[in-house]
Amino acid sequence: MNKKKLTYIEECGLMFEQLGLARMVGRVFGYLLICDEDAVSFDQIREVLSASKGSISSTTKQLVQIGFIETVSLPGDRKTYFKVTDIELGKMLSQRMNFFEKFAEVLSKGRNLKNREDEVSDWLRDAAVFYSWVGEEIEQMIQKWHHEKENIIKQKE
Amino acid sequence: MNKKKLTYIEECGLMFEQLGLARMVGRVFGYLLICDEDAVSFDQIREVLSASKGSISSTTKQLVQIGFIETVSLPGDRKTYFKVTDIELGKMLSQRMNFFEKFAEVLSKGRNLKNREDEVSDWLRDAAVFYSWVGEEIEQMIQKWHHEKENIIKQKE
DNA sequence: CATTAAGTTCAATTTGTTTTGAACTTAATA
DNA sequence: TATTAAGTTCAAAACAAATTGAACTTAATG
Repeated sequence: MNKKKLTYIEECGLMFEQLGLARMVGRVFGYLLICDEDAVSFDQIREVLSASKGSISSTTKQLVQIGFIETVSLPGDRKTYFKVTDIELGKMLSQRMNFFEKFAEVLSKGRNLKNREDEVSDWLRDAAVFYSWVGEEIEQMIQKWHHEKENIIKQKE
Repeated sequence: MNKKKLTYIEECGLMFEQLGLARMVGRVFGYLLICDEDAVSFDQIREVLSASKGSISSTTKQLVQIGFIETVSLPGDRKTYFKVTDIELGKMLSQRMNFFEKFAEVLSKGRNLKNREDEVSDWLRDAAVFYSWVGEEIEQMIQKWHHEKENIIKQKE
C-alpha cells in the first residue's frame, strides 16, 4: 500500500472519530473505499493496517452491524472477504441526525425543572422548538434528496 | 440541589458528549440552565458538581471560549460569577455542522486515489455531492430559521 | 476423524483522557 | 506592604478506551 493511501486511511479514521465512531472503524472503511479490489480478505486488512486479529475481528463486526460493509464468501475458499455496502446516503445521514429530537426533549425538560421564569426559560423554549424543527427539516431535506438526487448530482459534478 | 436537577445535569453531560464535547462541559452548562439564579459563583458550581477547583477552572474557561457562558463580576466582590449566554441558535448549529464540507472533500479525495473506476467510485462521487449539498441546505435552513423563527415558535409551542 | 486454516473471545496490557490537589499567581483589603 | 481570598496551572493519579495475543471454537480438507 503506498504512502498516500495510508495517509488517506488515517484521514478516514479521524473523520469517523468526528462521527463518534472508533478510529479503527474509519480506517477499515477507508481502506475498503480505495482498495481497487472487489473485496478484501480479513488478513489483507490486518496486514495493511498493521493491527491484531482481535482488533480486525471486532472492527469488521461492528462495520457489518452498522451496515457499512458486508462479507463476501467464495466456494472452495474458507476466507471471509469484505466490501463496502452500497449505503443509502439519506439513511446514513438520518441515523446520525436523530439526536435532534432528543436534544429538543432535554431542553424542554430543563425548562420544566426551573422554579422561575426568566431569560433562560425563554431561551430553553426557543432552543427546544429550534431543534425539533431542525429534526423535521432534515427529514424533509432527505426526502428532497431522494426525489432530486439525479438532478443534484448532474448539477454539482 | 435536588435529585431531579442533579439527574438533569448528568443528562446534559451525556448530551454534550454526543456533540463531541467533554461531559463536564455539559454538566456545568446544564446546571447554569436550571439554577434559578441570575449568575452562579465558581465555588457554587464546584460544590454542586462535587469537582475540584482545577476541573471547574478549565471547564468554565472552555465554555466561555466557545461562547456558551459568560462571566459576571460585581464591584466589591472578588468572586467570578457565570451565566449562560443568550446563544444564537443558528450559529450554535452551523458551528457543529461545518464538517459536512470536510466530509465531501475526504470522499472526493478517496475517489481520486483509486486506480480504477468501479461501483465504489460512483458511490464516492455521489456521497461527496451529497455531503456538499447537505452543507449548503443546512445553511439555507438556518437562514430560513432567522427569517421565520417567530412564526415557527408560535406554531410549535 | 485428525489436522489445519480462519476467526473469535477475553483477560491483560497499552494508550489516551479526565480529574485531582498542591503550589503558584493575582489583585483586593486591612 | 502584609495578608488573604479567588482562581490558575500542571504534574501525578485515577479512570476509561483501544489493542494485543494466546487460548479457544468452528468448519473445511486430507
